[in-house]
Amino acid sequence: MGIRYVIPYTLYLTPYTLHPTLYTLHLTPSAYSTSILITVISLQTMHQKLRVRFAPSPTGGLHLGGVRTVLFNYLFAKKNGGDFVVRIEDTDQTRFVKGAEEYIFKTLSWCGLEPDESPIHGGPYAPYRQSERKSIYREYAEQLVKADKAYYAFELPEELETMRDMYKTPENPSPQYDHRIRMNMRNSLSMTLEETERLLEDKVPHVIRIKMPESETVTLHDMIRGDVNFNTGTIDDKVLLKADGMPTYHLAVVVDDYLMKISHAFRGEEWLPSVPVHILLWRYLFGEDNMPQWAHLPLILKPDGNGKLSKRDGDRLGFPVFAMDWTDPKTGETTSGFREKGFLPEAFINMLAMMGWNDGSGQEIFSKDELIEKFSIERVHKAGAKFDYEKAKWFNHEWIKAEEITRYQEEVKNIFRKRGIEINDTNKLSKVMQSVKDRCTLLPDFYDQGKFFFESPGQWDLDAVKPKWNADKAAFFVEFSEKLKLLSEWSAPSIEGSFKELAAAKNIKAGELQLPLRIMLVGEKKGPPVFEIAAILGLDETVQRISLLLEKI
RNA sequence: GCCGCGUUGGUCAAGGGGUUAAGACGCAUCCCUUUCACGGAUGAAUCACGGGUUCGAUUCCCGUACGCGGUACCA
Repeated sequence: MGIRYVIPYTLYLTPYTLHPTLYTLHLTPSAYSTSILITVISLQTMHQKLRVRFAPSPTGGLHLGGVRTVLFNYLFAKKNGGDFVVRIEDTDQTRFVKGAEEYIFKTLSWCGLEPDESPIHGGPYAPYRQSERKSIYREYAEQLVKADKAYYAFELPEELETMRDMYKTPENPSPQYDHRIRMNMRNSLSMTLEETERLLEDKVPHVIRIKMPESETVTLHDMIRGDVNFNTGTIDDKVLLKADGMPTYHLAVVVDDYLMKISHAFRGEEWLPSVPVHILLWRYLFGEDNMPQWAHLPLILKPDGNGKLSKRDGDRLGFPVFAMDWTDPKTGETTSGFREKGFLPEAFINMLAMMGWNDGSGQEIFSKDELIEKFSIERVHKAGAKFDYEKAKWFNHEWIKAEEITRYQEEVKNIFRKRGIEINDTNKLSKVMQSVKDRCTLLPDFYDQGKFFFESPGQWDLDAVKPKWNADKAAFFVEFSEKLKLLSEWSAPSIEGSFKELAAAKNIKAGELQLPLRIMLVGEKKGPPVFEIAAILGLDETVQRISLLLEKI
């Protein structure tokens, strides 16, 4: 009994974890044989380290979905004491974008998701750029040809176009290069051996395509989706090696995942349809038993309508989609990022983690360490999630409130500087930030909320004061200014005490005087408690602002 | 068209044969505060539809619809 339940579990997890005790908890006391089985598996595979990889292609900025994929890889690796490797999949040289790779690594740093191995971090499986590994792929492709699992194909791209036009029907709008038509094409399957060899010797451009079985069921055991079945007959003979000698993604992932000893492979759901190609490649080349455990992550969808979130949506709806600002080197066009918008990386990854994952407890605010501790791939959702910018901002607000201000004080200082206010008094900045942080959702809000502490308000909301203004009140403030100068201790409570005392003596409601004071100090109806503001402003500035408004009203 | 995945409030979602179907964001109202926030309270879902299975389905099975992804010498 126990065995039936525990075996699938061990297949998933035990080989890669060093905590066998976790699993013995699931055993019934009578399941002694099962316990032995687990021990055996653990011992056999304990030396295998869990390894995951993120494999971006350097074609532009990293968007939400990409960072989320990184995050889940990273969390899973760190939780299980594994390695997180970043491999650059730059096999399409026509799409190479200068600066994109550097941008990717900067983004990971900002997010605090530092790789253990990568082209810039180094590692035992270097090189980590596929363009630099070009020479190793061909032999695997050739090996497949020899085993009759792949073949040479000599069509030029234009000829493929012609083929598609030729076979196109209303029922089949996009004909594939597959088992049904491959014998009608120019390839080593349809031609004689001599013909093929001659073409090869003449260096006629060619690709190598996988020979998909006519009808075979391939099953993927996805960690998120469970078993997914495919019929190989519905899939085309994908190109494995391109005419320029570079592998396509299909060949490259499989070869590199094997060579780099990747144990778990997570990627976006858009890859699901090509899974059978990858499984077959594993079976033919390295054995399906050695294949990593797969998990296909749900997509991040655009907030309105449906479909995958794209950077266009951000431009259209007014929110960032990339992690950091990205300037396209060709067009010079800049796409805004979460960092520059004023997001804290803690909030950014927290928000991303909650898109598709939760721990079931209802908790939503997680630090990176907590995420590492609690993350599990089995609790990742199957369905895509629409991105909600309002919720994203809420996360940032929560993090601003929760974090020590020193954590982001430099950023805030820079924001002030960029807008023309140089702050030298760090102590004052700390006080200001402390008192306005509850009102700040994005980092630049500190400027809007705290500007008046550093320069006199340029204009005053006189309309808020005038209707109830009179000579008694004016006299009150004149006297109040004098009283302030005699205060032995300059603090919010003592200022407030003095204020209320005088109001009582003059028989004016203190409440009616507070709004005018606020307008004097702030200029408008906003900000922290007035006496706190006065305390931070200091005696001279407070008195000065009072008299300035007294003249204007 | 074909293949695959998905479908719980506007959004993120928990739950998973018997529940008043959690919680969060946003929204609305109220309380607190003679500012703006924070905080607190309250309100809003026939669990896509149709068939089964069952004493009982939001939960299991099968269809349908809808959405998405793929269908490239792109990843």
